[in-house]
Amino acid sequence: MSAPSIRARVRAEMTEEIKAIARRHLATDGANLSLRAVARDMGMVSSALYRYFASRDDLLTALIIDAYNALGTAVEAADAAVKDRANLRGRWLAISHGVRRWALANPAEYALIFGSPVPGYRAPQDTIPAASRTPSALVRILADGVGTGALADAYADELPVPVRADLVRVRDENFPGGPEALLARGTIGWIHLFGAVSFELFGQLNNLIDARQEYFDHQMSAMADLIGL
Amino acid sequence: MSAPSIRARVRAEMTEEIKAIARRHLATDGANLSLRAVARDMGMVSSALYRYFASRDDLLTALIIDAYNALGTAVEAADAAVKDRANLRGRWLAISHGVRRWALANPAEYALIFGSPVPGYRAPQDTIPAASRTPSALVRILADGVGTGALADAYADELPVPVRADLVRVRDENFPGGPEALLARGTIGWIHLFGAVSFELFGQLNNLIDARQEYFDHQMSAMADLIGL
DNA sequence: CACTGTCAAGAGCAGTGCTCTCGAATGTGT
DNA sequence: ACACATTCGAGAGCACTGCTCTTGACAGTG
Repeated sequence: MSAPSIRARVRAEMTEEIKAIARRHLATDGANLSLRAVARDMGMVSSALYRYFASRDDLLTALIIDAYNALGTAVEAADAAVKDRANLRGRWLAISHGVRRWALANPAEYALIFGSPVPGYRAPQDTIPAASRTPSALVRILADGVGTGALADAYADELPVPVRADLVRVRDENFPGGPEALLARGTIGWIHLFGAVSFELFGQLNNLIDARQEYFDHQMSAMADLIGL
Repeated sequence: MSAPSIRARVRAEMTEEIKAIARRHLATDGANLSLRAVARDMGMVSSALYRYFASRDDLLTALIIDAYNALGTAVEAADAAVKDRANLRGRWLAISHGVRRWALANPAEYALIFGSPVPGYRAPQDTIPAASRTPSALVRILADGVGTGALADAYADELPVPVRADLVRVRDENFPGGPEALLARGTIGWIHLFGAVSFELFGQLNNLIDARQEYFDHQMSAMADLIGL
């Protein structure tokens, strides 16, 4: 058991190689991934793929989890690169640009997780931990700001009762002791971040904005102001 | 020519019926629309459909244009329903909720135009006029505010040079005489509007926010504050 | 009446996801 | 070391897809 049996190892390698090839196909052909084409590139027959993934959806799920994790890693690295941990605004901008940079470098994988959901596909619960890495990084900024008292101005917003109820629940799970009003501002920034990246990536900015990076930075600065960073 | 020849009329009716059935399939099966299934529902054979649409992409393009127009109509109706034309904030909220309402009622069509782009598909220029109806309605709010001087506070923002250049171009085409800084705030609201709707519709709010409408209204109010409405 | 353009149907091609069966290779327990 | 069990890849096959091409029937016009 210590050596996970040669078979298990070669199986893991095969699984990784299938995902790698599938990712390549994803980048060129978009979301309509062809199992047969992947199998062809692997030099085997399509039915053999089913030894590794029970269905095409299973392969997609694996790719989705990998994508969430890759994004999460990029985000955490961008955050960690800001030396002055008290520079909350700098960390927010670093994470924002980190998300955008990853999305531009991996547009197909971004579309996979933030684009329109695949029709029959139902995302399993397995994706949740990987998916929550990015929001967690953002919450950490807020939490640090609460710790130092730097964000105290944002505590007093009035919130509609049902919104407050939702945020209290979210707060208790992810941000114990944090003020809901601050969390409300944070989620607005969070949504705008991905809204802006999606808008750019999905072509909604075509023929409108050319200075993409500067425009993005401008938006994220406005969100930083709104949050109070 | 006055009577467009019975043939042309029945052809137009057929085209509309095909689109209607395709829309129905879109709602249940998502974006991977099957020509054969549509043909089956029409009681004819798949090849016959090619008399009306040169390809599946052509059918999708027609549906996309229809969707943009349907959204545009909904938005314009929502705006027009606000009697007090000087109530800019009310018009902004009316349009926002109009977009969300239309999206929730027609999720597949919304995904078609604002979701991840279909891989091989390249949107033709024909979609542009229909697509710009919603942004135009938003710009009209700003223009009305400029006319009455109600938005003068938002004129003085500093903008990065390339962003200002882009916005000057957009301004000259759609908003003659409007201040770029105001346009900058408006686009932020515009992007956030669709970012919020996409987030909700594409399932990113699952297990997080239950009070969807109140939460949406809260966001749009925050954007109204940001724009200065 | 004849001609021309339009239409639906059918066969067929290359591709898809997926299932099942069948040898062969590999691992494990005795 | 032998026998059993498991795993694997290949192949055939099913039902489906978008799309093309040909064929025969029909309608509108000169």
